[in-house]
Parts: sequence; C-alpha cells; structure tokens
Amino acid sequence: MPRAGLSREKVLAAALALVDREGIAALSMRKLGAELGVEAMTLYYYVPNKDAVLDGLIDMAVSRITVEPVGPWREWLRAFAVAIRRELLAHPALLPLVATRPVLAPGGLAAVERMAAALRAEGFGALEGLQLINAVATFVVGHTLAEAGRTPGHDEPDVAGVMGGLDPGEHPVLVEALRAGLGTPEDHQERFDRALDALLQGLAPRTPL
Amino acid sequence: MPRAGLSREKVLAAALALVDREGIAALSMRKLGAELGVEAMTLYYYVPNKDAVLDGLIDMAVSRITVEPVGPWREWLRAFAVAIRRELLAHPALLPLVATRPVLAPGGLAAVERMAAALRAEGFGALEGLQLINAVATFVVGHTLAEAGRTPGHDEPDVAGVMGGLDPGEHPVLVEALRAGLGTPEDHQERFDRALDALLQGLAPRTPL
DNA sequence: GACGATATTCTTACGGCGTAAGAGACGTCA
DNA sequence: TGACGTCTCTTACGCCGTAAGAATATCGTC
Repeated sequence: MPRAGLSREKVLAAALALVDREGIAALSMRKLGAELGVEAMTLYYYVPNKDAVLDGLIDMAVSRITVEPVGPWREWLRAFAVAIRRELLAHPALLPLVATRPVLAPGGLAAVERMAAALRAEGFGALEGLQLINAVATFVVGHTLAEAGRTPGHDEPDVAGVMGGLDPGEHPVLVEALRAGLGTPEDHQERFDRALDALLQGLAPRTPL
Repeated sequence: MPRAGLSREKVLAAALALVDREGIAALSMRKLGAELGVEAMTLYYYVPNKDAVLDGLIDMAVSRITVEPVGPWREWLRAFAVAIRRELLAHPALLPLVATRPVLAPGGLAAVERMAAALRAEGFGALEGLQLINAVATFVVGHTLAEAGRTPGHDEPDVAGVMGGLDPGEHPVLVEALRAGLGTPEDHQERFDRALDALLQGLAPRTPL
C-alpha cells in the first residue's frame, strides 16, 4: 500500500468537494476515503472523527466571510451580509450546518470584535452593536436557508409542482404573486435587499452622534 | 402478540415526544417502536418510511402557527412572528427541519393566502405583501435557529466556556457586551423585538394609502 | 363454535454507517 | 541491516432504514 500523501487539509478539501457534489447526506467516511483512494479507517489518522470533518467544513466556509469595518457602518454591514449570503450560496449543502452553529472559532470571534468596535465608535453601545451584528447575521442565514437550504437526507420537495397546481380561485393573491415573480432569483435578491435595508435603517444607535 | 392499538397519529405523537426528549438524532425506527411497545417494522404499517415521520412532525409544528389577519397589519404580522418563535422554541429539535422546508402543506398555504390578501387590502402589491411575509418568516427562523438550534448529531458546543475564557485585552467590546447580557434570554428577546420592529417599519407599502 | 378474510405484528436478512482494536507495510536514520 | 516512528489496512461490533414474507390476532359470517 503506497502512501497517499494525505493531510487534514486534503481530507477537508475532498470532503467539501464531495458535499458540494452530492450533499451532506452523501458524506460518509467510507465514501470520503474512496474519494482519496484510501480505506475509511485511514482518515482517522488525520481527523479524530466525522464530527471533526463537519466542523472543519464549517470553519472553512465561515473563515472566508470577512469584511473590513471601515467607512459608513451601514455600508460595511451591508457588505458583511452580502458576503455571508455569497459564501452560503456557494456551498448550499453546508447551510443547515452553519445555521445551527454559533461562531466560536478564533478567527470568527476576532472579526466580530473588530466590527463591534467599529460600531462602538459610531455611537452604539457594546451590547447594542453586537445585537445589530447578530440581527443581520441571523436574518441573512434565515433568508438564505429559505432560498437554498435543503434538509440533509430528505428528497427535494417539488415546489414548482405544488405552486403551479394552485387553484386561482382558492389562492388568488398567491397565484398573482407567483405570476409577478415570487420565488424567482430576482425575487429572492429583491426581498433580501429590501429587508436588509429595513434592518439597517431601523437599528440605528439609540443616541445617534 | 396482542395488538397495540396504534395509529399514524399515535406514532407521530410518540415521535415528537422522543425527539423533544432526546433530540432528532435519537429518532430511529427501532427506538420509536420500542417507545410504543412494538417492533420497528410494525411502524411501517402506519407510515411509509422514516421521512414521512419527519414530515409529519414538521406539519404538526407548522399547523399550530396560525394568526388571524385582522386589525392593523403591523400588529398581526408581529403576532405571526411571535407565534412562529413560540412554536419553534417549544420544539427546538425540530428547528433544523422546519428551517429547510418550504411551507407547502395545504393548511399553511391557506394561512399565507389569508395574510397576503389582508396585506393587499392595506395597499401592498401581491408580490410585495408576500415578500413581507417571507421576510418576517425567514428572519424569525434565522433568529430562533441562532437562539436555540442545535445540529442534529453534533455535541452541544460549549458556548459559555469559550465566551468565559475570552481575553478582555483581545476582545474588549465582546467582553463588555457579555457582561451587559449578550446571549442571555433577555438579550435574545430584546434583539428579536427590535429587529422585528425595524423590519415592520421599513417594509411598509411603497404607495401607502 | 368454526372458518375464512383481513388487519396487524413479527422474524429474518441485507447493505450501509461510525469507529475501536490491532496487525502490517512503508520510509528514514543509525 | 535493523529498529523505530509514520502511515495504512483488516476485521469486527453494534447501530441504522427497510424489503420480503411468515405468523398471529380480530372480525364477519355461517
């Protein structure tokens, strides 16, 4: 058995590729090993268990979301929201994982601290600023989840089929909204933008400068 | 083998109890059978497969979220948001499931249609009103997920431990916010209320009456 | 009560999962 | 060469969802 030249990083990269391709439910240690030309148990030399693989994937995604908090706070907070959404949409299979996991990695905490400090300089209280950051982050996650999230082991529900079969007599407003573009990518984008604006507008510091 | 007097409803009720008690990861057909004094395969007489059990649980939770859209729209939309949050917090183990599943059950669609019609009467366009409903719902789900969601098979991460061990020199604003109550139930509630207000304030119809 | 039909439950089995334990092969350096 | 640390494999256990079909319970009819 010649050596495969693996590493934790290569294992995680292969896992991400596998998950992007076939979804989280398809990620098993045996398949991941096969992907790397190795038996399942070999992976345990690089990774303590499967949970560590999942945690690694989440950290990879989260660590790519960074925004420099300079300039008007609304602008970089908006950029922060957009960055979260972009990263989550790039790896939708990770969405259910990221959504249920608080940001605890050192890098993530440092980024949060930087943003909170910037908000403080703009007249927000420490708690108030973090609430704003949290509100934006949770909104983005919720929105993106509804937009692209899939339950791991579940089949994709047939949204288009159900919606297309709606009785216009029974659901007139829904049918009209569907005709007007409800559920299209443009609809998601517009709803995201408008709600984000509302949040940023309504969550200004209580004692503005 | 005397008969157990089961039914789809009893199976779902037992599943909900098991999930509430031990989490989604603990839900297996064998355990669920044991819970009901029956072998695993017996359940397949009442339910086509495990996915149907999960879908049933979600429907149970979603169908309990109803609000009569009468009176000022901001008020009943707020009540809608509060109802979602209450139901999700009552069964946090279902959160990751509900979050990734669009509302397609007939009852859910009817409720959405009623709300959309009420918004239309208030000057919202059909699409605009549904975007508002969607924005509120996704925000609540995202918020509640961050507040109480747990990844199914994963261990609970030690939030308190990580946060308590923060270096005040390195993360001064975070530490101050923690001292001011970041992460407490009151903090979640306050953040929820403020962000919801901001959404409802900022998403008024474009052409108000 | 006996009997057949139907409704309900069980047993057995298969392939897949995460991973514990330990054996074996490789590469390097003395 | 031999020994040692690094890497990989084999085997095994107990879990999982569920397909197939045998066995039992209950009920309507005689």
